[in-house]
Amino acid sequence: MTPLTIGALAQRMQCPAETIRFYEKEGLLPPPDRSGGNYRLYGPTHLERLAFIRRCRSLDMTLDEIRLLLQLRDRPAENCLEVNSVLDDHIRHVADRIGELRTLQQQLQDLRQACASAEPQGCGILKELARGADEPPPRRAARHIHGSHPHRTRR
Amino acid sequence: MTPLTIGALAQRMQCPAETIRFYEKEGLLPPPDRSGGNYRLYGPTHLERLAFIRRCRSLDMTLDEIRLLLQLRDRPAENCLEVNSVLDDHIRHVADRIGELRTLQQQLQDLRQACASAEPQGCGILKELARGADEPPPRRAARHIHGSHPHRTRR
DNA sequence: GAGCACCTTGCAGTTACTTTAAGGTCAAGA
DNA sequence: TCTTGACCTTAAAGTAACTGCAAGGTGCTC
Repeated sequence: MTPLTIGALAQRMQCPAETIRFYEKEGLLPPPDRSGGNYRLYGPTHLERLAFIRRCRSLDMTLDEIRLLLQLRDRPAENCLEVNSVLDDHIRHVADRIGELRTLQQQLQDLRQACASAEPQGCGILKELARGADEPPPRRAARHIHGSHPHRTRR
Repeated sequence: MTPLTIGALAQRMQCPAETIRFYEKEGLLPPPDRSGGNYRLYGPTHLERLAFIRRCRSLDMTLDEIRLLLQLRDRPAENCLEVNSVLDDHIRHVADRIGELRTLQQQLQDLRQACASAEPQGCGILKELARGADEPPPRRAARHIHGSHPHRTRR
């Protein structure tokens, strides 16, 4: 159980080192001890906390939700009811988003029907997309769950 | 068909004026004529183009995808095959994302079972989330479709 | 001419990171 | 011993698609 440098922890957790530093800056991970050469040195406590965070992130929780769970976890009197409420909220968000995406899927498939391949007088899809200049498309409801695309980074 | 100011167009399209300026800056809408007092003045061409963009956005396409469709639309030789390919890609992204969210939903519901309400020796959910410090959670596949939460703005 | 709604520009903030730049540390090889 | 290379450090900027704000100009009514 010799302490790990950030790279070793990163490799072990399959999590970029930059992300670990980022969590520290965000206050999700406490600042670890430093080596003589000012390297971060992590012990099992950090490892477990990082695992918790990554598990929550893999469940698509926001950092705010995770922060809240960590606070509840750090409190001596652990409050199950609050934990349950965070999780129930999140489950609802995911269910809502699935419903929205299913509606969207249907719309896209309908739209796809508008053009078989090479139409004689202009693409039916483009025509369909241009319709409704007078009736604007319905605004999607304000929600806690975002769209369909990830943050892309420059190649 | 008297030209519209940005506010009038915004109201008609149910789209914030700031967003219209943003689309112009992004090159999705061409710069409109200006009034004597330097106000933007929009005609039916702009209205229709904005409708196209908003329709695509309501289908959760990225601005890059929309940019591409607009280019195809602006070309005299409209290429249905390319349009179809953009749309097919997007449909795939949405289907993928739905699949992921369903898996996620199942995991969250399983997790929720771990704590009924007030557990005697510590919340079962927190314990479950802390598991797997040695086996890191599976990285979600790199994808074109992002997570569950929208960009939140300050209250 | 005062008030008010609307317009202008530019820039900072949002999420959860990722990338870059410019430099310091450490272990191994020549 | 020196140097090469992998690894570490920080701070700052970039990502998507906007939203919000500040400081000021315009246009219309009372």
